[in-house]
Order: sequence, then structure tokens, then C-alpha cells
Amino acid sequence: MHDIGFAQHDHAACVASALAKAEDTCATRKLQLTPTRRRVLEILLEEHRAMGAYDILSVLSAEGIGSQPPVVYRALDFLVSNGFTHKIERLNAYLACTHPGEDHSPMFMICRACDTVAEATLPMADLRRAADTTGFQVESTVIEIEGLCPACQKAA
Amino acid sequence: MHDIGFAQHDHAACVASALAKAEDTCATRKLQLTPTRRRVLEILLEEHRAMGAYDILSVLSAEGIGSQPPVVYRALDFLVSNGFTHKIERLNAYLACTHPGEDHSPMFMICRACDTVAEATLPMADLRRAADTTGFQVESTVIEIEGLCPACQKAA
DNA sequence: AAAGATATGTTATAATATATCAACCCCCTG
DNA sequence: CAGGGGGTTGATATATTATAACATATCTTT
Repeated sequence: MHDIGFAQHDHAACVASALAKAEDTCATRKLQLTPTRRRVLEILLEEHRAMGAYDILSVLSAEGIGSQPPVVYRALDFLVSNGFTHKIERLNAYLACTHPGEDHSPMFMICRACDTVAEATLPMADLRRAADTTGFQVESTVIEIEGLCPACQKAA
Repeated sequence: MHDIGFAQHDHAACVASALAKAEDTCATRKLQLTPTRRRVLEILLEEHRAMGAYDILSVLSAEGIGSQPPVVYRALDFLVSNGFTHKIERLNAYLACTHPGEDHSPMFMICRACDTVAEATLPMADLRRAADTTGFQVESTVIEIEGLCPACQKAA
């Protein structure tokens, strides 16, 4: 058991089940979970923390998988666009999703002291109350919504 | 009148009043709104869009104010930490706050087509509904909360 | 086997941001 | 009014994050 996301956790089981789930999902959607992509996801799951792209790359490099930035950025693009990993914009870092497959709006709680990142599903409700229930002390929020403005909806 | 933030706007008045408000606030709080800081805020207000640090720097450079990155990053640090400007993490860009002084949790609506950024005050309510009322079509959200986790609160 | 789509290897470079240290300025205080 | 401290600026260098571009490979479909 490890401390993870402010809570206790059976880590090995978590990694194994997340990887299995990713494999299932890729099989279903005919996505290619290639060795590099799989390994990047596995690294993120094992570390269970937000990692910079170059942190991941140094692991890949040590394993002889690849040492050039595009190697890791391509894998991350795949993982992020398919919902297996999230990008934490505030940190320019990447984090394995704790409940892939489910359609969710993630909310991240980033501790400025220890850099631990906890993912919660945002139920579209009161943010601060959601954070309070975990004992997390909110200091600042970054809330960004991307989409299409009315003018561009018309133009499209 | 210009189109701004998906709505119409008296732009000159907006810039003037925001600058005046910033001056008042700085006077009250004994903050130094130095020429470079003031000019950076003014540029952001005039452009009324999210600008990259280097976009701002090129304006400063053309005006002979300074051409090195620290010039603009220092000004932005000041403006952001004092609430006159927000950083849009998703874009690595900066935007003048449309209602400085008020204590608010900003929510940004970023159009992926035209890069227009609208700021709204988040009333800690339903995000999607808030966006819907402006006609903005939400495609993805970035929600990040920074603060202190329970363990670090104890440690501190 | 050819064509097309997807993924990888490789080199180079772009874009964003910070560290560091010296100089300056202003105000305060002794 | 000399000296010192805090905050700001100037200037050089470098760190960090990310992408462009193009050739090669792989796999599937035709």
C-alpha cells in the first residue's frame, strides 16, 4: 500500500488493472497500444505522479527505447487524446488517468508543496465544496474551457 | 465599438477605466505600477486578447522599452500576482483581467477556432450551464486547483 | 505487388521561461 | 547626510517544453 492522491492505495493492482483496461479499450476501438505507448502509460501508472515529458523520456532513454523528444511526445499525444492520460497544464506535466474509459471532466488538485496531483471527477457542482471534502485547501484555481464560440459555430 | 469576448464593447473606455483602476489599486496597496508594467498592462488591454509573452515583448522591443525576455516576464509576474492579468495555461498566454480588484475565480472560454478568450466569474456553480448561457459550445475543460493537501497542511 | 494509412527514426529548431549577477533608485533611519 | 535595505532594472546566458520536417518502416487492403 502506498499513499497516493491523498489516500491509501493498492498500487500494484492499480497499475495492472489500468493497463489491462487500456488494452481492452484499445482492442475495442482498434487503437494500437504499441510498445512505446504502453511503456509510457506504464511508467506514469507506476510513478503515479505528474511527470514532465523529459522525465519520462529519460526513463525511456535508459531503457534504450528512444532518446529523442518526439518519441515521448508522440506517445503522450496518443495517450492524452485517447483519455488514458491527462495533461496538467499548470505543471506542464502528464498524469495517468485514474478512471479511463469513463467519460469524465477531470478536476486536479495540485499540492504546491509536494506536487502530488489527485484526480477527481468533476460532477459539475460546487468546486470548492468538492475539494473541501478531501481536506484539500484551495489556494488558486485554473479553470479553462475549450470549445467553439457562437461566431465560430455559425462560421462552421 | 468592437467585438470582444463574444460581445460588444466600448473599447477605449474599457482600456482607460481598467488602467485607472489599476493605478488606484496600486496606490492603495503601495505597489509600483512602473512604466514597463503599466505599458504591458496597456498592451494587453488594447489588444484585448490572450497574448504570448514574446508577442508582448516584440511590442516593447519596437518601442525601445526592452528586448530581453526577463523584461516582459517580470512585468507579467507583477501583473498576474496582483490580479491585473491572468495566465491562460492552456495557451501559455496572458490576458488582462476584465474586473480587477474584485476577488474572483476566473473561468476562461477559449475558442479553438479564433483564439478569442472570454473571462467569466465563476460563481462556483454549474460550469457547463454557465458556458451554455453565452452560447459557447464546450468541447473540453481544463480544471486545476492549486493549494495544500492535508498532509502538507499538517506539515506546515 | 501496389497503394494507403499509421507508426517510428532522426535531425534540427521553435517557443516558453528562468537563473544569475551587477547596477540603480528610493526611502528610511541613525 | 551617510549608509543600508528593499525593490526594480539591465544584461547575458541558459534551462525547459514542444514541434517541424522528412525519410523509413510496417501493416492492411486491394
